[in-house]
Amino acid sequence: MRFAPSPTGYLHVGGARTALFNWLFARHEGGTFILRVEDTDVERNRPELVDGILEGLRWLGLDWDEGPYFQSQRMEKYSAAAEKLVASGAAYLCYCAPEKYAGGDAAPAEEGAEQKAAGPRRVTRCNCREGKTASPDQKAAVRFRVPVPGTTQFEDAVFGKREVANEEIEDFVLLRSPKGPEQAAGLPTYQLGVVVDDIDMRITHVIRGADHLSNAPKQVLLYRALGVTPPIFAHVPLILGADRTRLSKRHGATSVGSYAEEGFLPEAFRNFLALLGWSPGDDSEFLRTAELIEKFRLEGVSRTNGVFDRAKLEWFNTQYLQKLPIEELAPSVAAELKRSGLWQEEWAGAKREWFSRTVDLLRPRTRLLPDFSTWARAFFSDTFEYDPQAREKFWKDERLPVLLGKLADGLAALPDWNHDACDHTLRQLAEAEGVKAGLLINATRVAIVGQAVAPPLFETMVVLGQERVVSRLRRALPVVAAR
RNA sequence: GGCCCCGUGGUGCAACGGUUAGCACGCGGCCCUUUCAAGGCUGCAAUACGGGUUCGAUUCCCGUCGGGGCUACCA
Repeated sequence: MRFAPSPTGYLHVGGARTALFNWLFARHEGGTFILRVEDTDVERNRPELVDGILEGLRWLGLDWDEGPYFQSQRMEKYSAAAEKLVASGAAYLCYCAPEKYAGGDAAPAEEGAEQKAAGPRRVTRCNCREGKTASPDQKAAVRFRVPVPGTTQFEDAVFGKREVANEEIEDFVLLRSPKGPEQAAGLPTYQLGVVVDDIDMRITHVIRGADHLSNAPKQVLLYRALGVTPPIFAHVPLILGADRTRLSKRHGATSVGSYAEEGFLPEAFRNFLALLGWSPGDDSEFLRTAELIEKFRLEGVSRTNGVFDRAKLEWFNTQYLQKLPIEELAPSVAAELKRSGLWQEEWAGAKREWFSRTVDLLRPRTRLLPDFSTWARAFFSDTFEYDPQAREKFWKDERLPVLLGKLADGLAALPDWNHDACDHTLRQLAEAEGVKAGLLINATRVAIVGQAVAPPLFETMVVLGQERVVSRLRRALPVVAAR
């Protein structure tokens, strides 16, 4: 199996899913997963983008066994194959201007009804095919001689039996015409590049986007002309935006890098992506990577284009945030805290256990990794702000300054600092003062973590420790009184 | 325009001739409760349409409509 991106953009979710399917299939079958960069188009090629693509794959946990290979470094193979095809008569030199073949899609400029009915007929073959063009011009492209009449058939693992009349297939270009006199042979096109490389790398299964479905017959023809049995093709449906058009920039985030930055967990993203266009056949949703590998079958791949649903992705992320074994989650949280400058080395050492407990306490309420350094900042830093809405909502009662002062005193006097002791102290005070415990609980929460939304109060107190809780409570008194 | 693919709730999937059409996300309600999540229970919501074939169609065939892909010396 292989994943063969071209460095003309970032790694987008569609490409990532293609890579994932190839990877899952390779791992399931015990095959080899190869990475190949298809950079034969010097015009739009942007080499600096390769690193980003590899980074995206690594983030997703898709490790490759070979490569990355670069087509730009394998040029001799393509020209050799083209030569061989010309020699055998399977391909020929074409001197025509590219525009002659293009223009099939040139919409009729006029609105004339007759013209519309007839439709523009595109050129699929030219006289060069017969070798009639005697122009000894150097600017010849190499075209494949599609055997006509005839029909090309192959089996797609997802779409089933495919058959296309060869008349429908144009004599496609294998080698572009040389750009200048110094260029001996032209650069290969995608069609030649993939086939030559897939043969050379002994690819047995080609899993790629359904936008390549119509390329498959051409490639099958090429394989046969080269005397090689074609691989098994498996075209996977496309990923669409909410408006059911192909996912693109205007749909918002489409690069996997942007999801990494937002703070999604790679395994959650992977689980989500795997279930977009593929189903294990049952109702299971939450599938760890090992299960994905175990259950992945080409038969489960859908034929219907699917919509990328961010809400469901977020659901997966919250699920993983909650269910991942703490030792698997902790490193991601640590990375987030380092990123935001809150990290302290002792949390990986002496206070390792405290860190785990705190993350564990926080995680049911987080949606994205950055929540740990923003919303939960007070758990990792003494400098934090009081959320305005929280103050507004829970610091209304004018008895609060006095009550919280007493609470601070009571907590400070506690010989043992634990959940029940804190609980008891607070409730006893509430009763003695004739107020509801909830009043104190909510106000205290805002005072010690600055947020209205936070984990249960007494567990929070335990994790923060006596000294912090008491000092934060006292620090808040003037602010509470001020409102 | 031509060639091709697809069509189950708003979204992702299941049911591959016989189910009260199932699950998940989302949305609403209830429970839990110290805030907010999570969790539990529950409700809303679909076989695009029209013809066939069949005792019986979500499922098979045809047409219509809708969406998508390709139509480059891009990949």
